[in-house]
Amino acid sequence: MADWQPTPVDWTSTRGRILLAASELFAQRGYFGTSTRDIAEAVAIRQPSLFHHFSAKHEIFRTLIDMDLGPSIGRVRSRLTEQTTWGEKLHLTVASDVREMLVQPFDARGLYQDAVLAMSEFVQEKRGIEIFHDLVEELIRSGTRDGEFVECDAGFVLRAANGVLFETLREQGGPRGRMRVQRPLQAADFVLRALLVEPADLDRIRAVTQRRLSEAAVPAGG
Amino acid sequence: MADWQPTPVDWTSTRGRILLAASELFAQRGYFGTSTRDIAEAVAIRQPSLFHHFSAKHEIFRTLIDMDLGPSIGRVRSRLTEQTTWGEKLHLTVASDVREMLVQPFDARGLYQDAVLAMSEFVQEKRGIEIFHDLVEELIRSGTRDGEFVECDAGFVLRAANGVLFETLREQGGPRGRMRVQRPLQAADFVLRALLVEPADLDRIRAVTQRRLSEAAVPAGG
DNA sequence: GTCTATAAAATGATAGAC
DNA sequence: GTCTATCATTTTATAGAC
Repeated sequence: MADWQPTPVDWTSTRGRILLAASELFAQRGYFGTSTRDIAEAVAIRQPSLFHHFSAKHEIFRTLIDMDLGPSIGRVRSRLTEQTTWGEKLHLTVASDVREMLVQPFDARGLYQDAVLAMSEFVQEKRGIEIFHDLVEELIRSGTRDGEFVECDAGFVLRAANGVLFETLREQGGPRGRMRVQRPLQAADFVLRALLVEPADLDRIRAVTQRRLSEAAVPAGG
Repeated sequence: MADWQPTPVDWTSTRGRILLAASELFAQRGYFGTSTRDIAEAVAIRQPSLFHHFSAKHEIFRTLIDMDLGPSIGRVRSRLTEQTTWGEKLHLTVASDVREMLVQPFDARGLYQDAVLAMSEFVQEKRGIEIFHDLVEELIRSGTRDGEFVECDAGFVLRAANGVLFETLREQGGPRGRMRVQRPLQAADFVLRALLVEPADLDRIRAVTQRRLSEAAVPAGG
């Protein structure tokens, strides 16, 4: 995990429909608040039939997290290799993370809950989140070192940026909500304004992000 | 609800110890992930004895939310009546919210989960949260109107600020974590830097907040 | 105010027919 | 690949003794 591209899912297959329905239920009622019967009902199969596609309830959850986290890590990694300013990297990272979460077919809002990730089944996923955090923290620290970002506690800023990202998603109501197209840029603007030594640079940075975002899908591999 | 000061709790009584233990378990494992047996065990009584103190599991949760939310609403209301700049009001609001959550004896991290609040038992609490949001949104909108804050979507900024607040608390590990004293100011700085038209004002604003925070408990009633 | 005993329902998962 | 039937466990909550 932590990097590889998950095998694409056929969202019309039973397996795909289970993932889709489960992600929505997890987002609405949480992992513990969603029973395997609820999921089965949403897919219109019987509860035991679920276990033909996933060996356990937690395997559904794991699959969803990995599908969301893998590409995210890939995107930051990709940003770190580019010849751009730190401000551009961070702005594009935040904006494309928000956008991906809004355009992907499943709902990722219920996935990053400490209470759930605390279970032993998810050590691997916790490690993946840690990797993602380390990469973004490195990005922030570099920006500060080179005088682009204000002096700050990178660990704290990482958390703050994460909070902005998730609340943005929460407010949107997930992929089902009518996507407000400006949200990815607004979220990135908020974080960058809080960090930039030269707030005047923001307009230029936003223009760069806007262009890159419109280049189809912002390929993760470069 | 929505405003009144909850009756003070004796944290050494059985009822108080139930609230304390439950808040920690809710924070660690979530509402649905915590059973009444878990709570009883932490308090060293038998599970049915809980129901002598609270008529249902959700009443424990309700009590905790109300204890946290009521004072929060009181504080913002109080800020709105003061003769200070909008920047000062917002900075102090964020900082004292973070600080209160870090110094109060119970752990509020597990309380504001959409998945839990979606239950019909908590309509009243959802309403309280709405009131709090409306007040903060009004504060932000006023700051923008008077040219102190940048042009923005107040609803979005409210969410972003909220995200910063909760991630700060999450990172701290709740009241049990060794409080990093600078966190309340860091969180408020982050939000204000993202909003201020004149970032240079931040130092002065921070000084004001610092003074008010050190005036004992920042009385909510004035 | 706490206990034991227990009800009543829901949960994740398995066995085996079709 | 889906079904019925069912198990073992855990859940919230109640009854009633002390």
